[in-house]
Amino acid sequence: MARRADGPPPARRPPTILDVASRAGVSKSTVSNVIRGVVGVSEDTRRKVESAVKQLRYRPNILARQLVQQRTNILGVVVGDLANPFFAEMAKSVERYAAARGYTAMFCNTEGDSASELAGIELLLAQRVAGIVFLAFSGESRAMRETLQHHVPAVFVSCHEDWGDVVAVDDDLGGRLATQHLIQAGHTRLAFLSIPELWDSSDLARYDGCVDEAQAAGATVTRISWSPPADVAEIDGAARDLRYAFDGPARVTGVFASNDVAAVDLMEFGDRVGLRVPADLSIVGFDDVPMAGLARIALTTVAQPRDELARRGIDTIVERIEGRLIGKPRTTLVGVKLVERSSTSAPPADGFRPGG
Amino acid sequence: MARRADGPPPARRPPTILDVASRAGVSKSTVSNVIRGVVGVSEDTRRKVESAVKQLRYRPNILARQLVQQRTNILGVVVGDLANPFFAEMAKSVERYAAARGYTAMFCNTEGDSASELAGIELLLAQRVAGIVFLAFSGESRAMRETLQHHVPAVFVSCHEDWGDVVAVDDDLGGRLATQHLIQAGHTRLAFLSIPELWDSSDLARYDGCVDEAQAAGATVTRISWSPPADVAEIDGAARDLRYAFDGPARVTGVFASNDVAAVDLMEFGDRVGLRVPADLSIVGFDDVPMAGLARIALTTVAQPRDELARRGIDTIVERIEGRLIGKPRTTLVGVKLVERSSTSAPPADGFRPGG
DNA sequence: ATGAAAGCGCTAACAG
DNA sequence: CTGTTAGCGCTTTCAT
Repeated sequence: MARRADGPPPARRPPTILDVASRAGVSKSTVSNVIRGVVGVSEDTRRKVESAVKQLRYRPNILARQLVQQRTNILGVVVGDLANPFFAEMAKSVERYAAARGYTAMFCNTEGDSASELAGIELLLAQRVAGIVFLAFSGESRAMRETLQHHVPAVFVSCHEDWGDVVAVDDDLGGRLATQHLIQAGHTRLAFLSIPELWDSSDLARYDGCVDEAQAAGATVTRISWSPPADVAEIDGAARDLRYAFDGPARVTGVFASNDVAAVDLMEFGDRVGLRVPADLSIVGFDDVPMAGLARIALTTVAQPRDELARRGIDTIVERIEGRLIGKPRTTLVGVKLVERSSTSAPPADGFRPGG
Repeated sequence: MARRADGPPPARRPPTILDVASRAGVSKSTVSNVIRGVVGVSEDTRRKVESAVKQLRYRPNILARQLVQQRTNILGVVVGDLANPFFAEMAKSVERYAAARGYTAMFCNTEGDSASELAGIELLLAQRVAGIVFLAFSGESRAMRETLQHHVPAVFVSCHEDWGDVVAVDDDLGGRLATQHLIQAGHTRLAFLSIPELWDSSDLARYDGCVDEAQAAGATVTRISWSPPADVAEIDGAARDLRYAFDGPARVTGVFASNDVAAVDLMEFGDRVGLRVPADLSIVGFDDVPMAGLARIALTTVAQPRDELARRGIDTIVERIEGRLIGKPRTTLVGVKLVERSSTSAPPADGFRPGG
């Protein structure tokens, strides 16, 4: 069927600003002004342009805009492990808040591997992201730090680095809360469990808080580094069967896991080897992922306000990008609280044999 | 007039191809040729250029390249819900395979809401993505379909649309497998459970498979649509307390949930209201998310080969983008299999009261 | 084998 | 208030 002679062009290629300009009978700058909403365009021309835009179904070419402005509206987001519910939830929130501020999130999953972290950041930088949100940072590369510092603003959410803005919980306090809970329940032989792939500065702070609190109460803290679902782990620096930590008269009866995934994995380990939780072993996690609230898991854990972290993180980096925040890195701390469920109780009576 | 006609680079802003050219004493075309690895550059000049690149730490400006080439190397990925472990795992795999093919993934979380799905796709299109991978698609907008069809290739992974390439499992078969399992265990009053926010064409196929199989065996299928953790649900079209379905002489004893998240939520519901799984109620899920394998969950489910889906999905769209695959949409089906765990058993004896 | 030149579509001074 | 003009940094013919 024939079209009207003066109808929209057959639209082989998308219309450019020039098409709109000639259609509206103005110059392309005027079209640009209308599109960007700058003040000082007569109501009359504005209408003409808008009508032309509509008729041609014109949409500005972001690529061209980005090239001339020398920056994108893309935010790079470095995620430790998307399969970890904590990161998945954070990623969701971050994307939502970024969108609300007019930015698009581009994720980059590092799997805790600092080589792919580096590669991912290179990619982000190559895409000319306006800023980078670290949801996890191994912090291994000094060269990267220098590169980043000169290129784009960075915000560390739920992790810590001294050369960028930080939005996080008080991890040390979280560690203390978890430890206090275990101690108050009567435990004296504790362990701190972490997963090497996810280890970062936050874990360290949680560990420190745990140790401080334990020492103040005369309790011991065994350090366990474990990659589930392996049978072996590094226990106080030595590779051993993980069961070793929970066996014998000096066995640990209370574990503070530096994140819920580790905690749930340990629970699973207990289920498999016949360690009852909490009868034989009390476990406290960190993060409060949705799964922790399931009746069958019922993990006592330290809750991070994920949504608030994401919102403040985005607020911070957007302010930094748009120049409203200048000067030294800013640290924003948000609250943590202990959520008591059923993975913790008093330790078994002395001499009691696990699984008995 | 050239911006920096000659002299050393002012070093404030990143070096351009012109800086490299003058440093190496060649033209910018030559630099471009070296960078893109085109054949027919003398070994000598190549070395000179490469050395200049290294000295200046030059890195091509992707934005400029994209502008002239009229396309990016960004792949848009539409995700139903990142907080759903199935999508999180898929997102991870998709990102990895995309990176392996030289593409960067840009995710867009829809929360099952077709308005934000539309908004997300607009954003993706505005970023001039080279293609879109749908990990979920509500498929509500006809206008969108037309827009997309003319703009970028699309591949539907683990979901179905007839106007783009599809890489998915045989959902109908999956539904049959789950249903057969329940029937063989002795169940005759079944239910199909889905979550309205996640409902899509895959769910429909799973439902059809379930109904077909049930009818062949003379079993009934109650249809339940539930938004956890609500107390009410839509049961065979009527809003009722969810417990209603599992109560009385005609109660359902076996549920096929169209995804594991729904299955686990139902399990949780059962735990809260005193319905024992599998004694009172057998549950089969779909997806086989990592959580399903936990001893405390032990969900019998239909496993999707996530990694294979992701790999083939990326393969397909990359071939489409790069012009090696042309013509009508292609459908690739990959296998499913039932994973038996402990959420299913024979139904309770007739007259047996749930929770008794 | 290399260089010159013409844009890609847009923004941002600066004139008028 | 609107138009003119000069690029953003790169790829890509087309000459040489």
